[in-house]
Amino acid sequence: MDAIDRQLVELLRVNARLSFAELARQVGLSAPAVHERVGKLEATGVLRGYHADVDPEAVGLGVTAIIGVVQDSTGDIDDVLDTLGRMPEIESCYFMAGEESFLLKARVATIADLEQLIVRLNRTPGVSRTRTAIALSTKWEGRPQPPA
Amino acid sequence: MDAIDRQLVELLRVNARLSFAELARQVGLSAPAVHERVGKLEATGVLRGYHADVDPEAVGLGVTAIIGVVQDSTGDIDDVLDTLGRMPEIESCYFMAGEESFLLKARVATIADLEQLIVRLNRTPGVSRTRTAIALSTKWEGRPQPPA
DNA sequence: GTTGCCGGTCGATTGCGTCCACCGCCGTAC
DNA sequence: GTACGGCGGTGGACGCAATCGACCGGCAAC
Repeated sequence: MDAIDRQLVELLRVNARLSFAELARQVGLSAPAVHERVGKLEATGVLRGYHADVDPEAVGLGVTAIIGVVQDSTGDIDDVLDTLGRMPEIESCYFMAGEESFLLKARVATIADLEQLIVRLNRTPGVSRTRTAIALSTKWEGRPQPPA
Repeated sequence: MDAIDRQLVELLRVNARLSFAELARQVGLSAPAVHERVGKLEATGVLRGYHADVDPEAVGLGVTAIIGVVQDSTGDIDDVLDTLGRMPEIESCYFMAGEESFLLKARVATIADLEQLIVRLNRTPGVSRTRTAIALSTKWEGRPQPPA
């Protein structure tokens, strides 16, 4: 991970569809050299993938909620995690310090869908209760700079 | 936005570096047709960009925190937002319903950096107080499936 | 000093990106 | 019913990119 690697990572974080030739021009190396470096960054897990940033509203997911999950004493953490992982509405999942073991970010189409999701969460074994906060708007998400 | 558009969006969400030729094969159209469709999806804001997914720990950001921000009555929301936007540690920012106006996801290198960030947040005009929760681990982030 | 390795360049081949001309379908006007 | 126009697609062509292999220079070990 030298300065050129950091530059490549930064360039790809901003625009993952840059060609190797373009990356090569930007960092001042040849295309095969860049190809090699990016390959190694992928192999070592620094670059985990490349994803299109999709406007959630455009695909019918207009409601964003942050949900804290409190465990009860009966369940195993991994079982709860497994169940959470099967709910595609849950976009992100963090294991937290504090009373709430998990913090989830969920996106659904409607408030009714959110209600259903919360009910399902509260019914899953090992979950004692949940606390939901609704996001009125997403100001920004993922670093490459705030919109204004 | 027909079925083929949805398919293209999904393919690019999973792997943003797929070539147009490959996309064309997957959806059963010619490459120029796919090129045209993707261009329109970008122009209409459905596809907002393409970003590499970088392992935060690999770039020295080992500490993740979720911070709720309570406003006081003196400040303008847009001023607070502007200040938050200038803090590069803040990866995501949601405007929330409830007592805490903003919910932030921040990544920093060390707990000491987190402390500094919290101090800076509490000092910014318009901010009454903050509440910070630390993520012990990120189970997953951004939909394309939980790791296990 | 010699050897081996790492990481780079260069050149060639294959395949992709992209522009253009053309075509078929469908809705509309008359 | 028929002629027309626009939209969205195909196919071909050309230049550039991806990627492989051969080679090369610098550095470290011995």
